[in-house]
Amino acid sequence: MTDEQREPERQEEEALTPRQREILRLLIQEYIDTATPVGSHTLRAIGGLGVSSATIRNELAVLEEMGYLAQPHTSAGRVPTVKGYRYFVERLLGDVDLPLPSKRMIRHQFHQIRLNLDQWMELTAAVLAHTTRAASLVTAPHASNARFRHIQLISIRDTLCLMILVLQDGSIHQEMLVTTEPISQEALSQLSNQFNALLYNKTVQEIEESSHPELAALEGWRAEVLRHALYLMEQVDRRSISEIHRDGLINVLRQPEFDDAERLLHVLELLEQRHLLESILAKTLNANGVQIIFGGEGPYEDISDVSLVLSPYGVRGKATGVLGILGPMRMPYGRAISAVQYVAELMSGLIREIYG
Amino acid sequence: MTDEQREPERQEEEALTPRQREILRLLIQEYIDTATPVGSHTLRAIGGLGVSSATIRNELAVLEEMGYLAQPHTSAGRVPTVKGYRYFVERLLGDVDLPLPSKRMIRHQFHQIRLNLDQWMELTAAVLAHTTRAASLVTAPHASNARFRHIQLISIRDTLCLMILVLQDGSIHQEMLVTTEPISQEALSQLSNQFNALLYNKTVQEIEESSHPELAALEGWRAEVLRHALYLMEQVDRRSISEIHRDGLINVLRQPEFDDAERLLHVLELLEQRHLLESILAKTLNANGVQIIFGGEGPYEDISDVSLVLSPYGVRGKATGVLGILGPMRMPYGRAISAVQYVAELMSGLIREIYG
DNA sequence: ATTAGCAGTCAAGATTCTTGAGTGCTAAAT
DNA sequence: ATTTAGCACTCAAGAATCTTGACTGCTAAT
Repeated sequence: MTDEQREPERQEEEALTPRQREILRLLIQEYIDTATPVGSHTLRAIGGLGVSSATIRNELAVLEEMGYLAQPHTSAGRVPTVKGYRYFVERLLGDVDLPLPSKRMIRHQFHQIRLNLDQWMELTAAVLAHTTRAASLVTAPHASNARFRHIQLISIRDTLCLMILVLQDGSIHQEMLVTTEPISQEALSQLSNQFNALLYNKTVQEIEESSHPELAALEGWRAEVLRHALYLMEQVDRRSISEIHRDGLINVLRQPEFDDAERLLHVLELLEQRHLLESILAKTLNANGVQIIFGGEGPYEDISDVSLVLSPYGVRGKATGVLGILGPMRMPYGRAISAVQYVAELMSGLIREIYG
Repeated sequence: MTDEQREPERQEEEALTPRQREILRLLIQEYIDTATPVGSHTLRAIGGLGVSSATIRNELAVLEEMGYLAQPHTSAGRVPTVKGYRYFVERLLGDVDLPLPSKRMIRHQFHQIRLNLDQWMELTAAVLAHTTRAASLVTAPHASNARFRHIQLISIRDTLCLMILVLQDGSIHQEMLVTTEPISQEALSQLSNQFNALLYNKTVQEIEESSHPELAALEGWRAEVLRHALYLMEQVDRRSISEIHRDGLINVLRQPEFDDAERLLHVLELLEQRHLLESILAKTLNANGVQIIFGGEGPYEDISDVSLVLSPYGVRGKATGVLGILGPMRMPYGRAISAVQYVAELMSGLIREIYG
């Protein structure tokens, strides 16, 4: 879509030597652990690469030249750039899998809980936040095309009724309706039943196109109810992302890179703004597998210093959602990716069980 | 209840002279505006009290002696203590009323919106946060004794059904039920209807005591459904505070008193912990009118530097909730109190309209 | 009782010093 | 052609010191 993916063939850029890759790998790992710039000495002390610090220095200079590393200032060690992180994640990380005990613990928690969607979301957010020590984001499963499942009209007062609309993806929507004339509960129930019979499993479009005689014949408040229900369904269709559940914010904000109140607030603002977050999550919704978004580049300029590990979940076409984490760019990607992947699989399984 | 309210008659503590009260009032107002300790000079410059700074100094010393003021350090101006704030709010603030334009704006926003409980909560939170420039807290209206209104069982799959339970206070609760044998939608609908007829407007207790023959005769999955519904209602009864809606966190965290990442995180943690917040809000639920809670004293030791302005709303016995704000202790109390009061009245009106 | 005046205090900001981790470069060694 | 040891150089961060100015409390005069 964007031409970012395919820049004018910079393929020629010399590949890294095995030693350079190893140095890059060690450096990033160390930096992720310690949060301090890593120098040639430390690197020599850590690792199995049997060369002197001077050699490492030379290699570091090359890696910096190529844009994988940066120096905060002349007399400091090196720090990975976004390009460095990306290379690390894509080429150096290898296949990671969540440790078995963690998996077991997660599974266990999921089996404990009562079958309640909201509680699920919360649990998922909590589990993700806990296992990755980052902030988690989870959206509820959601069908791209709302299909009617059930409507219920409940009289609250003579001219006021509560409309409860259940869709195929299991989401429940409610709204109060005011009528000009008093309506009895019997009339409401009757209309509910009529709708339940006529609209079952239909999308907004299908309902509008079908122009069923019984529907066309509706008048007054009955027509009004139908209009409202359709309007609600349209609204649901429009929002590709439903409510976002979060957890573990503090995990991220405690990281040393945010010891400055300024930056801390910046991240916080980011998470409070639904807009930005929604648009990011929406992109992942149609992706395959785990996606990693690094802040600070291209379209994500304003979310510097953080990155997101996201994955879609659910059953394509039935009910899908996005879940993942947001953490400092200096993040244990291995664990993060495997955790997100695992939880996404689990959730997909549950969704399949229910809606499959 | 606690004996805090009635300490061993310290009434004898000399009352403040009018000048002292005026000085205290001016100082607190100035401090609220500027967030810097206020000295005798500034105080002289501001106010209509026609005395020299030296005199003011003497009075300040007295006020400090009595515990209304404190000095961050010897060569700084004075800052109000909690006792000072309390005196200010209770005795010096006078009757405050929200400016008419603000009232009109708020009313306007409330009339714009569609009749949807969740949206109401969000709007209320947003309005409060906006008019007070603090963080807002709003709980959904909630009856202290859950009364059954409507149940709906919807088949999801042969052995899985969705139970939707609507209570008299308008709250909707959902849960999935797994059955051992496959159940048809007809059977589910039939049971729903049966329950709707039998349980209407009853509390858990009433249902359990009535021991209606039709209910006692239920067996297998039907009994299971009833058990689940009652369990859900019990759970609702147990939680006196439903979900808490928040908004405007950033408003508070931007205040100069939180320019330190340490304190900032402390407040944030406070708001993330549901427990503490819930217990505080629950206390207000049964209070009359606006309550002000100052952090740092007695039971609120760990919430230093912030205070809350809270008010219950709703119809006693039918559906009640709590709304209010949390801000720095250095808060424009006049505006805050009047805004909370006004919004609480508005909400009560709406609730009355619906459930009255 | 109030006020002017003065000596004293102390946080906060500016300035300087010190330290040490880390670099780049060069020349010798492999 | 690499690699390595060694050395001079750099610079952020922390400690130490100085300066400033907004306060106070006290005393003596009004």
